[in-house]
Amino acid sequence: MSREKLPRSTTSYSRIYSVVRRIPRGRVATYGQIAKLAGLPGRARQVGYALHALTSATAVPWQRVVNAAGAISLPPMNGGISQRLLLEKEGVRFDARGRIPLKSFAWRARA
DNA sequence: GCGGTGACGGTCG
DNA sequence: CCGACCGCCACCG
Repeated sequence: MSREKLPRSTTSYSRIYSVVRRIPRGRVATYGQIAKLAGLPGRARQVGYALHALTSATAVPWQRVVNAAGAISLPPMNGGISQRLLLEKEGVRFDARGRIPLKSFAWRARA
């Protein structure tokens, strides 16, 4: 069979999107968590890149991905506000410091 | 082809 | 708990 000489980047992006699509409504996951589940441990940044490449109309619930502190990494003026509104509409709450209590809203994926 | 950049995260003080 | 640093690596000029 032909050796899959596909661009690794494209493959990684697909895997990342697949994992993000699994996040249930009303729950959030961290970049690191997504990276790990996508088979890219320690490469949280790449998850950020993959999601940034998305930006427009897609079936990927990108708003459900936040950083390890439970905060939105996206700059407020550049989508951060939208992300928060989308999450609040799903029932996700933010504390006074603008952070999501991961204790309550973190998605606990099953390997 | 090289170097700076960045939707991150673990560690340290 | 918080800020500063460093490691990570694909993307872009």
